[in-house]
Amino acid sequence: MSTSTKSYHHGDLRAALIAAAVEGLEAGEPFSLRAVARRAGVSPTAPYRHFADREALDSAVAVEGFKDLRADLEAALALPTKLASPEEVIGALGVAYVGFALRRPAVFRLMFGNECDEENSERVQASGQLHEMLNKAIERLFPGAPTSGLSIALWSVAHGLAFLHLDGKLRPQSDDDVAARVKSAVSAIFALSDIKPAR
Amino acid sequence: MSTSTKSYHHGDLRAALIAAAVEGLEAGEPFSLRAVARRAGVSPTAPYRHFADREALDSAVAVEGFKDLRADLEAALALPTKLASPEEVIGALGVAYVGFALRRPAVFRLMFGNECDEENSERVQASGQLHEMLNKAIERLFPGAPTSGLSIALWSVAHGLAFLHLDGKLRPQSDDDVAARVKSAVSAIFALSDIKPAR
DNA sequence: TGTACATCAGTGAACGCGCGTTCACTGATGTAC
DNA sequence: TGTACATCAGTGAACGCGCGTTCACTGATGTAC
Repeated sequence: MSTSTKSYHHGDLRAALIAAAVEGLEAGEPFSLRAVARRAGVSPTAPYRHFADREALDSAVAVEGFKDLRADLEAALALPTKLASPEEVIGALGVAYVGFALRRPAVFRLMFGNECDEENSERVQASGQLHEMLNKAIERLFPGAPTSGLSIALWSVAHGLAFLHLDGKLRPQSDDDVAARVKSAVSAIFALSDIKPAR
Repeated sequence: MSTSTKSYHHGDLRAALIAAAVEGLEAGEPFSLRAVARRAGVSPTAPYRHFADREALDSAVAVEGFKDLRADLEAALALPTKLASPEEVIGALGVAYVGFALRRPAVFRLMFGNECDEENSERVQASGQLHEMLNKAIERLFPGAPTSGLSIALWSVAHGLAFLHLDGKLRPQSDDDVAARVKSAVSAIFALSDIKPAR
């Protein structure tokens, strides 16, 4: 993933550090400034030229992750174009969301499992953009209906499924099983108000 | 929280350590063997008399947390007794679940945000019992219906709401607002299949 | 086009920190006679 | 009831580790003349 010409002055060390951080996370290594620098082939203090401190690098990686996740979700939305029911669209979104989490667990954890440093506006903004994107998608599926509660609820389903799987609180599964599970959760929810309650 | 008589030999250091760990977590301190021992007023190596290693203490704390969470949920189930609709019952469960997470964030994170060590059977079992309890509750609410997908879906909603709030991915809220939000998410889901979809 | 110099990206040694864990130990407890 | 002794819970010094961050530095780059 060496993107730039290998001149002495690195070229784009900032980007290279973020890339190295992502690589490291995906390789299951613990996240630290020093480890990232090591992986980027650079001295432990070089990152300080580009990031104020460890937290700043951490945030930059999270922002990158949010960008990727949004791209995945946009792609899932783009696929079925016309003849998909809301349930199918939401199912596809959910599968994409959980898929991202399972494919890149450490990045996902870094993006979320983390008391958010409200200070870093870029990071807050990135998660805000994700939220907005979801809102828009739900609004498009249910025009005219009040959707703010709904979109939070559906985001939560996907988010909860992602973390429950990630943390092994649901039986471990093959990837296809997970997709099936997500779809089944979505359809259970869509069917909810048709079920006859007890008594 | 010193439970036992303060004889020299501690009496029940094991329990005291778990209690100290919970206290420390709730005070926002980072979790470490040494910190827990310090808080319990005991040498850094004393815990090794009762726990094989750091991981074992960690798991014991998680097990304790699962017990507490289950108790909270049982209490929420017990309250409305008869004349509550499924939506109300599920809303109450959700509020209890998210409330636990927000009241004791660090414990909640320790219980969940964590690749589960499959080895520790006590811990796996504790989360399994939680899952089962939720299954039973949903089955009772919707007898005869196929509920396995539904109970996962509803657990996910609560779990996702909990973490999204915990991680500041939804606007910060007063406690009451959170309860309202949980209820609104639940009712949005209950209303889902009544909404007319686009096109 | 060639030299002088300011800039600035990356270096490497060093710091102090808290951590998990080991080890040989000490001293209170409780049991056998 | 009293003594001898094994057990075992807690001690405290010590280890090696990786971490984040500082500091004075070096050497490549690019600009001014």
